[in-house]
Amino acid sequence: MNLIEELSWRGMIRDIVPGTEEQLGKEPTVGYIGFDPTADSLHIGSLVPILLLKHLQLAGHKPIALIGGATGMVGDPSGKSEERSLLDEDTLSRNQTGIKKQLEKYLDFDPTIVNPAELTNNYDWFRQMGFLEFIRDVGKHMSVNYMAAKDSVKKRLEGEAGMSFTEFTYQLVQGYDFYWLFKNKNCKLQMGGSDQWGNITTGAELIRRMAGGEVYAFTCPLITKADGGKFGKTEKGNVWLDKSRTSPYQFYQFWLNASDADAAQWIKIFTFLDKEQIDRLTKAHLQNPGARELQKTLAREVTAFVHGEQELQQALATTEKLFAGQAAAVESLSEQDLHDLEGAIQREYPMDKIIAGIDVVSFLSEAGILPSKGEARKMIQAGGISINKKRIENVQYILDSEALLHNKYLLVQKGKKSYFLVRVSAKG
RNA sequence: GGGCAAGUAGCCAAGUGGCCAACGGCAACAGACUGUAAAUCUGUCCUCUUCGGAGUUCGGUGGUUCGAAUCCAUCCUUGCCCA
Repeated sequence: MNLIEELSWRGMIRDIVPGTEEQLGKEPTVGYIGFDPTADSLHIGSLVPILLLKHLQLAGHKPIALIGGATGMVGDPSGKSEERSLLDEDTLSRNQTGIKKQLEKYLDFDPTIVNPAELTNNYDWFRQMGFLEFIRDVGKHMSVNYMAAKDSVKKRLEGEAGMSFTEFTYQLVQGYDFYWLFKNKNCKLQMGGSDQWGNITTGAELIRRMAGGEVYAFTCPLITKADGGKFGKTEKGNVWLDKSRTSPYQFYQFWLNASDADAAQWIKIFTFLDKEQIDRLTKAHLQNPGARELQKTLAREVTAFVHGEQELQQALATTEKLFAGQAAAVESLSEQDLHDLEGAIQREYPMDKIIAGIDVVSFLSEAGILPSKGEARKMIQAGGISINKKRIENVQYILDSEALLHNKYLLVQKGKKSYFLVRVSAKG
């Protein structure tokens, strides 16, 4: 199976420039994807482009990850109804460093292999370029009519928000990236999310006009949820690849909680399991959906890819302790078990208050489990709080040292899935 | 610079002097049902609260009025048209 066939059955190809498959079959090709430095960590939305690069590399081609240091200063209008705020240079450079570190984990940069991955930053070639130079050498080649016909532009012109000149220019700036990489790195392929299609074709057009070169591209559909919700969000916000932001346990839980429809889709995209394995899993899942083999495999595979085998084992262990023994009493959790609840959200609470006895409402807000007493009260009334796996029925409930597990822990649940481990200690 | 229109809670969107913390929808959170699914139903959803209330909102500021999201002035932002 060649790269395009492989990506096709996985559902990772949406638009493709004719001739792309032939080009990839003809010679090892250099391909790139751009990453936005809008945050100092990548989130699971960026996992798809990373995987595209990974697949490219596995197929023997050379991947380039481009960090949009320059384009990040401008802001891509694609798929956005409003102009976004500009980031300052400090933030951008901090973000770039963070992203770079993460990408290095997933792609093979080893210079001794034939197709090592490479990292570039378009700020490097835009930094010294002046405005006049750009409009004369690049802008001259592209008609406004062509640019205005792009979806991203058209929508905004028709809509109410309008569009600044800066945003309008974006596609040219990104297009020039492609041109630069074509010229300097012999890069003939660009990939990206389907929202990038317009920008990508502008780049290809630019290369045709400025250099007479022929380049190729394909895009991946945007990842969605079957219920139409946003992909990659939980009640705690974005799911990040950085474990200090989203613990491996939370990361694992995110995938485990995928709905049946989503899991079937996602397992093809986010894992490297082959068609046969996935077909088998899907079939097994149909027969016994309650076992959630699909979700479990998906969660295991992705967590292992992103965080490594060791972190995965931790996440599995924590999951086991918190969920497997739904029926088992909390008392069955050993001190070590609680101590090792790696990914669960940890909180501290002073011992003397517990010894003196404290009402749950104050406790929940002071321990930072809920933002205020009012909210804590509402949540208890709604039946959403359990401590040590026993639901708190009464707002007046008083917590004292009786409740402590192993004399120092409290296991608080908000809802069914959010666990907090509170360490009670005699801190000063 | 001139003319017109618009700016309401995370988003969309009603409301055009008191009955407004502001209809409705989406999103979100919790409960029931389940499989730590989906769909459905129920509750919450500006902030704080001793659950009796208290405080701060309708682009900004200033005014009219017993009383303003609603009227007036002015400023800002955005769109459309003209120069």
